[in-house]
Amino acid sequence: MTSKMYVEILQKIYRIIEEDGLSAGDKIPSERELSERLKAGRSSVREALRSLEFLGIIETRRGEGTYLKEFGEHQLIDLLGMFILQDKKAKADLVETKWLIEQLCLLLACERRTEAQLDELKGFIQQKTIDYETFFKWVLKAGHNYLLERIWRVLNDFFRLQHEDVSLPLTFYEYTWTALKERHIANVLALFTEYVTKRS
Amino acid sequence: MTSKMYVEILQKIYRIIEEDGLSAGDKIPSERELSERLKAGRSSVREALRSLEFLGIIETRRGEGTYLKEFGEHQLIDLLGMFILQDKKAKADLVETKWLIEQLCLLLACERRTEAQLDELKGFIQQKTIDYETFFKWVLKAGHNYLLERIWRVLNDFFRLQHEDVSLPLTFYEYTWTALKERHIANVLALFTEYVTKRS
DNA sequence: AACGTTAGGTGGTCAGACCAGTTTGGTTTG
DNA sequence: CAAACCAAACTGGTCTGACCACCTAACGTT
Repeated sequence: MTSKMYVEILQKIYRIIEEDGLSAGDKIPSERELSERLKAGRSSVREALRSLEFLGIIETRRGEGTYLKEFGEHQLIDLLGMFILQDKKAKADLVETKWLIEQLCLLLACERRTEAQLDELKGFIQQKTIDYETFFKWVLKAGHNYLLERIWRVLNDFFRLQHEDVSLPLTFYEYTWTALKERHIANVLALFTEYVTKRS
Repeated sequence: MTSKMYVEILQKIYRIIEEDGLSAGDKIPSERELSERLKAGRSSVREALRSLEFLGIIETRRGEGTYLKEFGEHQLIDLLGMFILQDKKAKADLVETKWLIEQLCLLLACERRTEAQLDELKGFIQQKTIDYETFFKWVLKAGHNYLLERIWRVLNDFFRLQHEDVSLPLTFYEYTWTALKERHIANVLALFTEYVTKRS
């Protein structure tokens, strides 16, 4: 053995996934079976699986088995967040970055929102069930950029660890809704600056 | 034990690194010692270490020990790419997101660049050693947002897996330099759109 | 048919053993 | 004395076998 076993095992596991035609949600062979098929000790197999689990590529359920996860649920960004945000410098930048990303998402949403989505948002506002997170989840969906959505979620999770919940007056959502309807980007951003950025 | 041992071990290892004041290049305690200090089996410790190695946070050298690595050489990307490259939606999002983040960074750099930094950039341009990555590393530094810098690096690593190197005419850097000097945000973004976004 | 019970499978953890490298310090040798 | 040598004591890498906790499904009883 010159190279690392667990790296080879990773490749072999990948091949098995391909050959068996497994896709997201499917169950992959048990640790003991992989151990046999790959002619490796169970501990080596586990070391490989642990890396995959850590990255969110697989999910292990005690007593049940090991399953492939959707790309969408990759914790890639979360993990990076975990290790990146340990940095004190990074924490200081968290708020700013979150705002910047949020403005980016507002921009996308303003371009891409559909009439149906606007109606949905109006519903939230009229029922007064709207809050900052609900609003931005809508924005992210309307923006149609999944990667950006993931990044925002991480930032938001970390933000909540350090800050109180953001509470904005209903008028912010109403005005912004109008600006989104008119596709008036400048107004959308101005409202964000007025209600969010400046208030801190 | 309700939660996963190796996650706890990861946290404890991180604490040890902090308490012992270890930084990049330093040696961390041996697996057997960690096993004792953390009151866990060696295999559990190894599973945790494997995840860290997979992410490129540590480096293990047989016979020598385990060392802390700089964050940045993550072969994480290569291995992960193997599993992700198929997802076309993610691929599309990646390009867009990278551009968006880059525009964000340009915006920050335009606001915050110092005269000294401008001189440095001019040097790169005059020596013709400038390329897309060099340019954006400068932009990120000038933007003074560490978190955004990290996010961009990750996106860029993924991007390079799937695309050719971006090569832009020298004029782009020259014009952008001027716009940055004048703090003319609109021009900076217009140049980016003209030379980068539209070319694809 | 509905309800327990049980046996087998699965991941989670551990201890101990051995292999394969590196480092270290003491011994031998020139 | 210095250089070369070598063995012991590390280090990570791997395997085995043994438990535990948990889930599922099949089996039986009511």
